[in-house]
Amino acid sequence: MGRNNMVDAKIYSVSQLSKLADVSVKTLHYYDHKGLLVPMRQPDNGYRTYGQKHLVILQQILIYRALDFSIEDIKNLLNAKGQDLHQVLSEQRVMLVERQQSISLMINSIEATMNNLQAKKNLDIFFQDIPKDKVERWDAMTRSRVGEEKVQESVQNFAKLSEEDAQELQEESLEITKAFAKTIGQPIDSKEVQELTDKHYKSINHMSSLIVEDFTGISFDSYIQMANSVDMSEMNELCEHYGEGYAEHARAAMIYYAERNLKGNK
Amino acid sequence: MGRNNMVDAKIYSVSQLSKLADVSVKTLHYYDHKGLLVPMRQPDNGYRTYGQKHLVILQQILIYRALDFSIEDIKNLLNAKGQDLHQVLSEQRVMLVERQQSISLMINSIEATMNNLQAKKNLDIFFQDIPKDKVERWDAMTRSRVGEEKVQESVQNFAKLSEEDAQELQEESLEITKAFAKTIGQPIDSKEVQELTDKHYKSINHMSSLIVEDFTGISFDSYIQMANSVDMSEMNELCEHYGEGYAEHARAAMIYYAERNLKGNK
DNA sequence: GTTCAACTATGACCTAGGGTGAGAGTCAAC
DNA sequence: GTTGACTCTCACCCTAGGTCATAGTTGAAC
Repeated sequence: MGRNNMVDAKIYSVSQLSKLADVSVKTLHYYDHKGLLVPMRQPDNGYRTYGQKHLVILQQILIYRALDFSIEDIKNLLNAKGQDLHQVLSEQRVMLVERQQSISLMINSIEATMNNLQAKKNLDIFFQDIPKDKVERWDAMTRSRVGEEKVQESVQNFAKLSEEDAQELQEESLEITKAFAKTIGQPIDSKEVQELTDKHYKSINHMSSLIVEDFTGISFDSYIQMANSVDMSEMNELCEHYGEGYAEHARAAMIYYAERNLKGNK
Repeated sequence: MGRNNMVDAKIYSVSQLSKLADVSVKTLHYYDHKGLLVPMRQPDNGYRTYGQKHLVILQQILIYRALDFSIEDIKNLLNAKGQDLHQVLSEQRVMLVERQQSISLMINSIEATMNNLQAKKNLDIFFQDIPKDKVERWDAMTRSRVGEEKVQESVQNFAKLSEEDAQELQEESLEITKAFAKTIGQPIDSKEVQELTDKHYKSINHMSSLIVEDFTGISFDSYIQMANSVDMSEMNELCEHYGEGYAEHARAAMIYYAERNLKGNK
């Protein structure tokens, strides 16, 4: 072992104080350098020597440092008394409250970003079998037609889906869509078309129930609206990917279905 | 005026981009230096040249910077995709939440310190005409007798007083105390003594009403307890400052008063 | 052509709170 | 006398840039 321990005398060397207060030696040097905690010196070798008084000041410094005061501020605080101290603390409090608010904003912003990311992933899963350029055109057109706010709302909802759910829904939907594409040309009141439309209706309900809490079912009006939007310009292009005339066929089948089965819903 | 404006070409000089994105020129130099946003260079003079692509990246950088990411982290983020990005954002969110919690602790700590400060000021006002050494002895003894927790509780209450209130209360109390000191030796059931005791009771009620919300009045039991504590060792010494035998005289007068006027209170 | 204002570049040094390492001196124990 | 623990000072490194100095370039006005 090294040095004398100086058991009784309440005098500390740099390393002793360092261990006692859990501060690095370099930090003590630094505080000395900055005039924040200037120790005595041994005349013979120039070693730093701290007394009980220094320990108390150091504790104070550490408290202020934990409160995020700068070295310069701490120096003033240690000299300040009464009125002054109250003033400084009050200002510091205001600063901290402001920081807290700005961090709140950051957290909100990060959460929004994460939501967007998740929604984008889910959308990618949804449209995985449609060429990217078509999806991008559809995306741009939709954004400009319904406005960013509405899009953001949908995005937030879409982000609620887990990737597994998204995958499952996509498969379900793709299956129905492909089967439906084969019925293009058949009369919309045929048993096969209406059965597929029923599957489609139930599939959309399933998806909605995963997104909206306390979902009770898609109403007549909503389904009619969806039917019409299928044949609108940007959606139309996506649908036609599965077959010529898909959009119009689907619109007609959906409206027929709604008139027969959803009248009076909600 | 300075340079060519290059109206059509979507190419920016350092200062143009600087103004456009509200970033200092030096920051752009720095981002170049750090490899975060490396512009093209004009071959003839070595001037930095930014394109539309750089502007987009810069916006990204600024968003991340606002979210308190470090330059190194931002560099990784700009390269990261999907899973990675989600991971990093999530970690950053955790960091921010932790920071927020630690700031909460700091704010609590500052508020406690400010309270202590205010309480100390009020106590100084209260005991302004009593020698400091006596007050200090009383303080130390009380702390060791009733324990730090109880003392802290009282301190928190005391801090609720404004300095003006404290000053007013001190004057009121001092007046009564001095008048009361003159009655030492008189019978405790004399009219003068009991009138002063009544004033004292009302004064204490006044003070309590300033500290405790919905204060309804000091009960018989409380007042008896106060009377007895006046004659206890550490309080005794403070009282004797105003005259020999003060404590015992006050105790007796208070108990007599309570028996006569406060029986059945609360 | 000259001069001026505006712009550009690089480099050096500064911040707070130290970290890390070099090189040298000091102390006590074996 | 060697070892290990400790000390000192000096000097360079980090972040995210800010500030200042010096010098080169450009375009416009005179």
